[in-house]
Amino acid sequence: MPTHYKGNSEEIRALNTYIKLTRAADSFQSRLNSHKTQGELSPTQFGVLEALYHLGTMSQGEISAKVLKSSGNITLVIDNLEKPGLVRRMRDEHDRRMVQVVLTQQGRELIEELLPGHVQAIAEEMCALEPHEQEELGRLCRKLGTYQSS
Amino acid sequence: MPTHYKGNSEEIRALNTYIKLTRAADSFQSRLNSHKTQGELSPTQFGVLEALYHLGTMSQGEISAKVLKSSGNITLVIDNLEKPGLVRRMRDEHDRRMVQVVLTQQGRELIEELLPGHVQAIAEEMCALEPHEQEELGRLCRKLGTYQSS
DNA sequence: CGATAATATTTCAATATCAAATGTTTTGAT
DNA sequence: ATCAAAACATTTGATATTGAAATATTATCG
Repeated sequence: MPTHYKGNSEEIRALNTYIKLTRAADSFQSRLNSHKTQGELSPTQFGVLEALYHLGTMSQGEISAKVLKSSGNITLVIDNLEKPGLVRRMRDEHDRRMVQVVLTQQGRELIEELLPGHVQAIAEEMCALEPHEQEELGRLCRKLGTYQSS
Repeated sequence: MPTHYKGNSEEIRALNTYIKLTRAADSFQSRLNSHKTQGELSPTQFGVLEALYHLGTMSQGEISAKVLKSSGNITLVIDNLEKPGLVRRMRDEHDRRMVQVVLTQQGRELIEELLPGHVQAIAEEMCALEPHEQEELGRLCRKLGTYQSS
């Protein structure tokens, strides 16, 4: 389903690539969600818990940068993770502007319980591509994702 | 920034590809938004207007499928496009369950005004990749995006 | 013909999301 | 040392988003 836009060939190529990239990411995410491997957690909550699990205690600002969401959003997400006791807020001793967020034992157990199924679901959906295609897709995405224009 | 997950090599490859794909799509979208080429429109509103412009009048269900959002969401988005008179709802005569959404003259003029700058911004950000890389990324995304598992 | 199934939209509750404004705390320049 | 600027988190207000349940219409089939 290519674009109908009438522009020069460079624009048309870029637009078609953009559309396919967006649709691939969206549909992959939606297929992944249908596996129900994230328990009661929202995608962002899951991402935050996963980041804390793999990278250890972080400030909210670091979490924000890691999961690519606004700081205001992270405040709310941490609120909602704190309620059921999955994480705990701790004011930083050395720099009292910051709040360090630590994974509780409950949070750790939950993410350890969910992660294997989640990774397996990703692997299943990624079967659409051969191993070398996955590598190439990753390389191109990485190149595109880290580009700094202007 | 590879994963720290300890799984088999197939899982690790899939997970890394997934992370890169997601981050590329997210960061591309956020860079694109910073160009402010969508006027007052939210990304979804823009997408709906664009779809109506290129594909013509559609029912809400068709729009939902086209822009990959839930039907409940589309109801709200159409509400918000109808308020400033960019689209108009028309109950389908032959099947009164459906609502056809038509682009108004105002909506058409708005999207025609915004589209060139938007496409140009996409082309600029896509410069991170060589033409043949864009083609390859598009091919892989398409293959992944249309995959039916299970 | 009429009950039931299928389809389309809407409503609802909960969370997500951002940008802008606000309040603390820290840093850096003089 | 002081004070302006920067950095960080939170709040606020608006819209987006989803999934599930409710509603309305149409299609199917015994």
